[in-house]
Amino acid sequence: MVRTRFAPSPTGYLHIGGVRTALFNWLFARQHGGQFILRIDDTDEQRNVREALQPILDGLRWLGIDWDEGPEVDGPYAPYYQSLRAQRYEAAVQQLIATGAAYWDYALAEELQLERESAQADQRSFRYSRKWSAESPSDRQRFEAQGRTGVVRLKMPQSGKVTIRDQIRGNVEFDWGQEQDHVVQRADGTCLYHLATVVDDYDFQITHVIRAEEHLSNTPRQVFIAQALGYPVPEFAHLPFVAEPGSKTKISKRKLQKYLKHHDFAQLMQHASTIMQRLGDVPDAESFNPILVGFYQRIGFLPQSLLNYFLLLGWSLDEKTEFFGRDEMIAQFSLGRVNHAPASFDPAKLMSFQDHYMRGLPIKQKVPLVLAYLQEAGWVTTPPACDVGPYLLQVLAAIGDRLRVSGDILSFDEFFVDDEQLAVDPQVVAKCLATPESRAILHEYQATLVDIAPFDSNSLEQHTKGFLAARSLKMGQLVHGLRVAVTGKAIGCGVFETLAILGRERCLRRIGRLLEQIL
RNA sequence: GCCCCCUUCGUCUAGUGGCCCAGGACAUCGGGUUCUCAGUCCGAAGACACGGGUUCGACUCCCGUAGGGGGUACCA
Repeated sequence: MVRTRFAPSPTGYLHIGGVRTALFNWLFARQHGGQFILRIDDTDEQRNVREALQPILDGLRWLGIDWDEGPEVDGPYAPYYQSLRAQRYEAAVQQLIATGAAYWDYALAEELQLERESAQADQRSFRYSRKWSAESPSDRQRFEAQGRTGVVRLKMPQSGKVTIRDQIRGNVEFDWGQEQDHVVQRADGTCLYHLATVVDDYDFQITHVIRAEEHLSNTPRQVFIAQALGYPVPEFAHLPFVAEPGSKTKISKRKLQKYLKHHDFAQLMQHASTIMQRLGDVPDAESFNPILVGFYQRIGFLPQSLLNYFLLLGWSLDEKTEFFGRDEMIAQFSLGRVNHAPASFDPAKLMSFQDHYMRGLPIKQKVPLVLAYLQEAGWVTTPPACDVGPYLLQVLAAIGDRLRVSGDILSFDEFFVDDEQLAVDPQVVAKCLATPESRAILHEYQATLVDIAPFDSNSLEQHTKGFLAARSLKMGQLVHGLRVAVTGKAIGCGVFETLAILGRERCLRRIGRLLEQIL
């Protein structure tokens, strides 16, 4: 039975590197009919775990990455929080000491520092001399009488080699002699990550440890701990990093400001800010950023777009397949085809997946997505009136591919605000209705709108063509002024569709109002 | 310093010795189409880090160099 896990720290954010790791673990488990476990690495107890965990759980759920065991679902090995498992770690430390795989150590920080510096000076790798290690209880008493406090260190082998079998990188060899006697238990009695992770992976029966490459160098000590404790060593797979845009450095949530200088990043951010402004929401600069999943959720990305993009960040099936639905991903994924080199995050490419999936989404399914934004903006009541559904269907049909994320609906205010409240761009008016002729054409055209029946896109187009032909005018001489009159903007949906949706009364009022203003 | 990992178009990648004067996608740039925009169609430009081997033949194998990244914590 395959069991994989994702072990986030409750930081309050789910960032894209983490999601990619979670996704690969999840895919691997699902593909093998196994289980995917969520474990919370909350050894840093300062923060409010519950609160900081919620965005992470929400993000994973939104993406459809479901877990079989972990927070909110529990499971046979609960609790799944490291902070609640201290006793298990303590027992493991005792076992390590009992079998001679670890020892109490009383070195002072400055004593260690001296050894480290002298190693540096000799250009050899540092290894602790074990000079202050306690062999017996009486040694411990002696050191403690000197006022020293003890930690527990691993008694690592000093020679020989260890081979880590990695499903992505093959065999990786390390010299035991290079390894440190790492601390596994602090002076205050708490345990360190390497010990905790090994114990947890064993207790939770994890078979495949799929994690980021940064842990590869740490694997020997974890193998040592597992073996010393008599645990089977799991399979490992170390994923390449998700790197910064335009760089190979591991992406970090601490450098948000720096990424905003990246062109495509800035553009996405701009797009998102526009939506947030229309919602009247001022997002927190720290948490509203394209490296965090919540960002995409907030502005109306489709989970499928993110999933597909992350899948291809370090993995590919072949030379041409790009689009994978959930089931296809699960069926096709393989650790063997994971890339070895870091993959840098490209917001523009992510956006192109979003375009693709949004374009493919049936209009009916877009209705509830955009409705949520319209209600939040206060343009549609909650609950919506019964004619809103059909109306939105019409509007969305007219908008077509112009809707890239659900929040973009807010840039089509012309369909939702009252005639008096419609914002009209004066620059566009100045440009499109600059000449008396252009105003005269619009005025004349307005009068003809009264007779058109039915007032639909087709009739409007036919009528307009006739109107223009009779006067030897071209389409361009009318439409731009017409569009700004009814929408307030220079760009938008097809003008006849727009007129039809708005209906005769609103069109006449808006055109009349604008002509009054500028004449 | 020491150890480990990595290196194909700007980006994600295909490529497991001849099918590759390197294929696809995104982005870019031209052009067609449309009432604007979005879209769509057609086209262009663009890469094997470098140096040595091995071989009839190397992007592919070996060695080295350079560059990038990670680890080396009483962080995770």
